[in-house]
Amino acid sequence: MKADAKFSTAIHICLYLQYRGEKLLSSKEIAVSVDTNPVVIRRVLAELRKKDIVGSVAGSSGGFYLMRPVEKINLWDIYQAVNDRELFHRPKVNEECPVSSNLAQLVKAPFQAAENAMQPGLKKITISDLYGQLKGILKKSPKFC
Amino acid sequence: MKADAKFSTAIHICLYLQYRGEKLLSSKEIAVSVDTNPVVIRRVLAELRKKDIVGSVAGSSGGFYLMRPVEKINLWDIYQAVNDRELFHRPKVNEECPVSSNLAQLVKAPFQAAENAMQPGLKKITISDLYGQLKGILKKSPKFC
DNA sequence: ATAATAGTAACTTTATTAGTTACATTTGAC
DNA sequence: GTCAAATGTAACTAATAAAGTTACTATTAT
Repeated sequence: MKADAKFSTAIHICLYLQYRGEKLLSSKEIAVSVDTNPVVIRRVLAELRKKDIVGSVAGSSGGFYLMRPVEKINLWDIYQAVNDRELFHRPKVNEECPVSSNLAQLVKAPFQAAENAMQPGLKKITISDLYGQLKGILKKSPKFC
Repeated sequence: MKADAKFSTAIHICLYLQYRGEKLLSSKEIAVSVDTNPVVIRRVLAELRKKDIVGSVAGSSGGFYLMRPVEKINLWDIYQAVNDRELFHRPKVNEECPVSSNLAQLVKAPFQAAENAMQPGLKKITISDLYGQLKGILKKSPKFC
């Protein structure tokens, strides 16, 4: 999954686990909510599991659960869990060209700084915050109540 | 071109225009440096031109040039010029699901804040800064001198 | 006039991503 | 113990997106 979409999907999954509030949810159930298939979901869950954001139980009637209270899961945690790649990727290098061959070195620090700058803002928002807002929206909306 | 790669490429182009220091460079010449073809380069240049970062001259012996002194071209200018899309894209929505159908609204503010947080750091670095560093690197390197 | 360039659209090829299938492993239920 | 249903992956296929190419018009220096 592309990094940008994966971030949204991972937030979706965490929020959905909280929303349903059950002990365990299967990847199949989550997949319905996200409108994709269970394997795609399990692939994202695998990354969240590596960072101990979710846990899983194998076997019949197994599934996934949040490993921490939602107050302790913030968007930066999730961002880091699912973003293996660099935010700004440098394409192929022309070693013959003095500019091209040194570009990666030149932009490394600014790009890193840009990514780090996102940290405080994303750290501030937790799944609990988003869930609180969601409850507020649903209370007003006749659609699902 | 993907947004992440386009940012690097756009920086590359600006830096290369400055490095060559000539009145005009053709998309063909730039393409050699970036190791792609002229049309791809012209597509990136078209976005930089819209924001008055580069200018172009049509006709034989035409080409591209930087419209401002490099001290006045910073990385945030370039980022804005080439990033039409949102940094974190939300995939398709399942309207049946209370979480999915409200997710976009919930993450909009945090995502926007994250993107805005990059601004000061990127604004601080100009093409002049990068060019200065590049000259320092090339002075030490026997490869291109 | 000619040649070389920008600007852009349309097309083709390539690469990436999404989705699917398959299967070993695990485990609760009977 | 057997079965059913789940995770965890790998391998494969289909769909999508991006890169690259071709082709064309408009422009302009020579």
